[in-house]
Amino acid sequence: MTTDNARLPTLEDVARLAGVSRATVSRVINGIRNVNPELHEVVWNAVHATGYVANRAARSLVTRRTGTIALVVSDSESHDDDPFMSRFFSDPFFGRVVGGLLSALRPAGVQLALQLVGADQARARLVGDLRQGQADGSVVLSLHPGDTLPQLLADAGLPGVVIGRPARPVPISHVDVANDQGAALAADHLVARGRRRIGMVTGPVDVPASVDRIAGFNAAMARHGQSYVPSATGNFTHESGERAMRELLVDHPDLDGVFVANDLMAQGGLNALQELGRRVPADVAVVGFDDSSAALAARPQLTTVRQPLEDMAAEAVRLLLARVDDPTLASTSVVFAPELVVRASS
Amino acid sequence: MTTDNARLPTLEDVARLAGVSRATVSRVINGIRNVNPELHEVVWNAVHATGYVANRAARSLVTRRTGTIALVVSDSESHDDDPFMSRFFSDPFFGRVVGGLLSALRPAGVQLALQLVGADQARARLVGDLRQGQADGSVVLSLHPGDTLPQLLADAGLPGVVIGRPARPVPISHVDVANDQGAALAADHLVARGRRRIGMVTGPVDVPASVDRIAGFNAAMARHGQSYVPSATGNFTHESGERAMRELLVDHPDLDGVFVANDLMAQGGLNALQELGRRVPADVAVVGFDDSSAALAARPQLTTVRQPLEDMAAEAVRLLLARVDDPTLASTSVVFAPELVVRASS
DNA sequence: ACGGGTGCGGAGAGCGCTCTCCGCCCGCGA
DNA sequence: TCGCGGGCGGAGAGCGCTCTCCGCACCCGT
Repeated sequence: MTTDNARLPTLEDVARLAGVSRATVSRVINGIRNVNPELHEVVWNAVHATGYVANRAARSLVTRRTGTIALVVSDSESHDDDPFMSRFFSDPFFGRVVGGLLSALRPAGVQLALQLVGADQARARLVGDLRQGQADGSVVLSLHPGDTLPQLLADAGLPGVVIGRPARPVPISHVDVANDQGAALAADHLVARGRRRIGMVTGPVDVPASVDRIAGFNAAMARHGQSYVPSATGNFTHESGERAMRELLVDHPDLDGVFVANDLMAQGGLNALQELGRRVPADVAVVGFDDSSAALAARPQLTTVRQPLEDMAAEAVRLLLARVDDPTLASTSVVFAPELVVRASS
Repeated sequence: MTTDNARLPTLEDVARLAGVSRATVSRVINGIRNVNPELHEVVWNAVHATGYVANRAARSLVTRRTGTIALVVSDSESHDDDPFMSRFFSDPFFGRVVGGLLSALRPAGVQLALQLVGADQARARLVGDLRQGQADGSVVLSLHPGDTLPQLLADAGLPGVVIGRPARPVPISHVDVANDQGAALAADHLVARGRRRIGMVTGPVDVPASVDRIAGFNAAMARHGQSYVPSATGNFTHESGERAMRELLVDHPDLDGVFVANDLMAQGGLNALQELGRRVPADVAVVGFDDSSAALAARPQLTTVRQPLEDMAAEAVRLLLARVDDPTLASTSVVFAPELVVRASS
């Protein structure tokens, strides 16, 4: 029933059928150099007749290219059975990045391989594997602040693009959104809505994206004359947002506006506000960040700062592929502009 | 700065340093056959001294194994810029499957490659690529009912496991949850809660998982003496759930219990119920399906039928790797038992 | 003491492709 | 007519690995 044992056609087979040499078939397939148009057609016919598909391994062996790039999800700890991982994968953030990468990779005919890496030991091994033909380059999604991976990649001279600004400056390309500007957008909006006692639910205080949002928000609020911004800290999950919002309102019951550093937490925060008897936006206006599916699922729907993750992922691919094509290219970074999306929560 | 141009160490280099032949180094590295313990150590020392990492392409070329399996997301249409795709990737469903696959793949040292496939033409090409060393096998996530991919894989004799029952029986392994039993669990629960006028928000009427849930629910309700179940159809998204729930309650204002075929739609349904002035669960009890993160994010938190997606994905990997190891293995299918998780919505 | 089995390391033939080098043929200029 | 350059196809050498085959050394039984 299966044709498993039937050896797959090789270049040799195609060449024999077409009555030419392997080299010529290879030239036709790869579009290298001019080949006599008649031969060209004869070869293509033979290719189709045999159902020939080039063997990736053989090709990679000589070209030293894999036609694959890796999406490396780098976390600080081992996550065998770590619930955090499944939480992260369920986060719309991950899905949007994957979608953006795939859509940009597809036209280039490049594969995407998923790599999870925890312990530092694994990080070193990963770099070894990467050099030795796992992938032509990697997109790094780093989940913890002091991650050594970007530096390791840079040191090894491997093409790589980090999504989000690395905690410490590293000579590696990255794409990011202007988190500080985004947070400022939220601040300006809340103030424009007439809110005067504004607080914030932050993300982890060591993650760059989170740090930038905090800084941007505080700076903007200072410009508006509110130098102290009450805040509570979450970890970007729904539950932590609910908890943090409750804390914040217990300590500062008079708040009439809250910026929450991502939509998932904002959604949780909405639940807390409702349980505390606050109407949104009448009593308290809420602004989230990301413009993820959670913003639309929430009630009221969230006003939020849109982060163009799909575009950022696509740009990461562009930078990466350019670097793969020309390894001498210097690392570049692209920072996207955030955008305020006004909905019912403010 | 980079060591790019420095040729990476090969087996030959290690062999020379260790004073043995390539074959011996290969044997040590792959743990094949006994090798004199002293030599064994000498070789490992040489491996570490050189920082040797085996070249994947070269190894694949001869072993005809890639150490990679593909996660194929198969949809009916081309999805360049298709918003549906990004919606799908954002769905916790996708994340949970990926997480489950990775956690099972990691101990086996196998890579995961992501493949999106739309048009039928692309499907044929994919099969060609797969045969020719893209991957050792594939896990198929099929998003549309009459998908030809499972059949194509079976015909080509390629190892593959489908997540979810294929619409038409195909000689290929699959893992699934007993959707009908799960729906029955929901029905029994609603009845046990004293609900007497029970409706359903279904998924698309052609998707197997959805069909099974409908059939299971209707059968169970019939056993409880309610032979007609009012229903409205959604497409598994949040918005469609909201819309369907509204339709359902407009047509049948007296319903006091609704089973919604997945959590995302149930969450949307909750919003609709609230806007219609129904209290949940006092006026209307709601039961979802999946036990995804949406169930916990919803207010009230959703009673739902748990689908052990991570375990299913892990089982898919197990079946697949077994099949890769022994291609003569017949296809097997595993159906998981669903579980009712009672929360506040019922 | 001798034949044969066993265990372990080396030699070398590929796996299927790309790409450099070479040689052929044709056309052009002198 | 002959020489020469350019364009196009073929030959063949690898890429780095695995694995079969072979030979050697050693141990057993008779």
